[in-house]
Amino acid sequence: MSRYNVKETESKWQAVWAEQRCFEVEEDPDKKKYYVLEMFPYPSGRIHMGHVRNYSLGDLVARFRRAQGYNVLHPMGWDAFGLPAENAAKENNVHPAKWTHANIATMRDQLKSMGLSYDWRREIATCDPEYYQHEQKMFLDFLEAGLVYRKESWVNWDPVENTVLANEQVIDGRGWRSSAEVEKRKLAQWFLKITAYADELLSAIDDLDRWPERVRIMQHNWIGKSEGAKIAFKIIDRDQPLNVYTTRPDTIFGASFMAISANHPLAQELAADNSKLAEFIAACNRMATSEAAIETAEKLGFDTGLKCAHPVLEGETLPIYVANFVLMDYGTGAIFGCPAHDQRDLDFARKYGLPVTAVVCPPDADASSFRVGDEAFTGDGAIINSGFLNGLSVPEAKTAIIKHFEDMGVGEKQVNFRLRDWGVSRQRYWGCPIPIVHCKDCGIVPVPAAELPVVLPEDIDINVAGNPLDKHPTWKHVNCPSCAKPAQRETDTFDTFFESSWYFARFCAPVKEEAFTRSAAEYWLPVDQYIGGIEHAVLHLLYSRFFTRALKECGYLDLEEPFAGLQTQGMICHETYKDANGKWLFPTDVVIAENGDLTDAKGGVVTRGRSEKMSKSKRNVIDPEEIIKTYGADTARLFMLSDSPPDRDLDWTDSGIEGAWRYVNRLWRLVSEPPFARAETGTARPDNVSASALDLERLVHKTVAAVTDDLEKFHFNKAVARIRELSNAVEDLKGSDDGSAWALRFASETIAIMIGPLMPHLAEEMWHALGHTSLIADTAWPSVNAGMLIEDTITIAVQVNGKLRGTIDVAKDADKESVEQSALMLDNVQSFIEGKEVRKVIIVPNKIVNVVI
RNA sequence: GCGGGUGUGGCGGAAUUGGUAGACGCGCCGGAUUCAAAAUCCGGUUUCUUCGGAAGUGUCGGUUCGAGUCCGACCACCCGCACCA
Repeated sequence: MSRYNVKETESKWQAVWAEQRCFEVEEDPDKKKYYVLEMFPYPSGRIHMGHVRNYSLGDLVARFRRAQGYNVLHPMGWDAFGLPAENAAKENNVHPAKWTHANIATMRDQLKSMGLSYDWRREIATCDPEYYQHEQKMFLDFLEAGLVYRKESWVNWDPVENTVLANEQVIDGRGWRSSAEVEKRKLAQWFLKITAYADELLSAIDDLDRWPERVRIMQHNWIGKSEGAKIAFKIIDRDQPLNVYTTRPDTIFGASFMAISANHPLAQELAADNSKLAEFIAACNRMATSEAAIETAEKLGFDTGLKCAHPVLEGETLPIYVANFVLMDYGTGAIFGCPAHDQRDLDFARKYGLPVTAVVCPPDADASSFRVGDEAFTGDGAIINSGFLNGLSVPEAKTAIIKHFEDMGVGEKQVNFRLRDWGVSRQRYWGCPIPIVHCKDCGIVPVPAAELPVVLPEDIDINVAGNPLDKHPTWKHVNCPSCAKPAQRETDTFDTFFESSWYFARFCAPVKEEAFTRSAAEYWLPVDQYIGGIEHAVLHLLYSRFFTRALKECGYLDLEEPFAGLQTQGMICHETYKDANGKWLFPTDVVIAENGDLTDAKGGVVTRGRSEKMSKSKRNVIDPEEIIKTYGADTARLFMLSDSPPDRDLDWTDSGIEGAWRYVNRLWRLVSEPPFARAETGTARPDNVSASALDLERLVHKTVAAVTDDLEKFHFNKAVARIRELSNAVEDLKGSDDGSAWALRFASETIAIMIGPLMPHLAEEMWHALGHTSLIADTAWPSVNAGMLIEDTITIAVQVNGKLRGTIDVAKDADKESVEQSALMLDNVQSFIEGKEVRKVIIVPNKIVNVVI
């Protein structure tokens, strides 16, 4: 038996594709374009199964669309800046650049062994100055367009390492390396005005109809639009008013206190000569770092002694508290508290003995007796206890009171967003330098475009505390571009989301002189199909959407949305094991006894955990390279595509990969093994074909129609099932030489073409074995003869009272009388209706008969 | 707490507008081949059954000739956000 020789075959076809430059593309106005993009990887060292799944999905789409005649752009590159390189540098004493480039080399080879249809000429690495110089220019353009500003902002500061920590590096309020308690520090940082596009980014979500609903909702919530009012409260004996934001101005008559954030300027000011308040503020800031604390946190407040005048109740005053539940980041950092209609305000009021006055009466309650207990009433109802608002509904009262505030000149309608501006400064070495010079005399001076790129210095000491760029002996010392006096470079680098916010455009034309050629970008963009992990559902996708708009504003592009279609993929999971001490074990170290008992090598008790996302720490990782070496890329790809729909989690199993491998060999035997009564290459369809051959021919057309539809809809698991059905039918027929030779060839060739996007190497090998000298990669997707899809006879179900009692074969579109007759004649139907009256017979043409008794 | 998703055999999963539930695969069982094993091939595989059938898509109820699919009320698990005023 000829076993499929994976290694030789796969590398052979990879070489052919490369040599014939099958996947190198150019803009071609005469062809319909299709841009397929998988989220580019961070070069962490080696590819993992998540990559294999991602790129198998993308390659399938790319090859399928190519076969359909599209001009397909399918590029690959590296998201190469980032913290892991710096960590590796510290641990292994290797320069981040060297580490990154070595990883890229390894991973590129691994990807190439998968036989992916990339145009490798377009490969980019974001750590290359040829790449990042363009984003430095973009930043300067954004600055000029007013989309960039600088302001003081809080960062996580590790006092032991003397460095800024990313949020992910803060674990339970402590630095992940030093375990030191993290402090909040204020640093001047650069921000991109994403909030300027908040409304547009929100409303445009409606048009992203090829995005998963889930992602759209997440983006929607992240932007978090709310409508309310801004109201200025007069502070007694002070000139400056206290501005609050509220979505419930209708409850103003129920206000009983004011609360401001611990970081509110007023609180800071008062703390200057009130040590108890300062202490309280410090306690609030400590608590904010721990998420668990927030969940259970008690409402705490500190009475400042100041009071506000009630804006509509003459003579009433409202005490001002500093409260731990008011966020400086949202609204104005100050609120008025209406305890009856907000749960937090109610908790707070009960704790500090503040009045609780209901001003909205629930529809089913009595206005004179309604009182709020432990639960605030947040629904709609009639306004009460509110002077001129009484009797109005909540929405009516909102409109009325806002009008009133406007007339008084103390308030107005306001829209608020949860979305914050994007802070892009990172106090890191391994990132793109921010092209700014700080001059004592001139202030902030952009680096002139002619002097770009600002290149990272190579000779750094990665082990210094703090930012190595800042500690570099010479790099930051330059002359001011404006006045030529000694000045200093900005030593912060960009957030790495900066690079991934425009790489899709760079792929369209990665030329030296500019970020991308405008005509090329406008030909290829938007990306028709973007594929990647759900973990990027918010930030990366939102930043890219913003960036594209910002690029438009600066004249780079005429485009708003970068990704027309999006697919998110599920995680790769694998079984987990723990020993008696709760330590994770490698599955290979677990011994399974015949009775199913699990032990480790030393006979200790082992428990099987649930299937979890593959991760090094859980010791349940399978290395794709091993799998590809043993079974080949096609087998791995088939396994990834077979059973689970792409957006669901996929369980890795040994038997699953074995099953895929079996099918690869089965397909190979289909074309390689005699006896096979198959017609010669190029044989025309004979006029007379046998009945079984005609059935097979019909099945081929049916399968092509179904598979095409499945592939277009991302139902890859169903497409695989269809192809398997067809190949099973071919196997059933292949021994019988009854004039089906042509149909067998037709079916085999069609299978070879259809598996092209799924198992490209095997497809070429089959095609070749079938006597072709051309490539599947250049072969058009099969077309469907619609006439072949119409069946002459149809099997329809016969029910009695809705229960299946048999089936009948009738001619397509047979008249109702004859269908009813043959249905009623069924023995099994007869036995059920015998002696009973047939009340009704329901006939749905070509589908079902239901006899009602 | 708010928002979203998912519940179908031992497992992954299929089932056009309501119209033959369990496609395809994994696993398992039986058989063939083999000195033996691997590989391969053939057959079976929702459950119960008095072998006539009966029950069955998380639970309870409803609409319908007919419900996995539609409606109402719940339950469980998963994901996202979370003191957002």
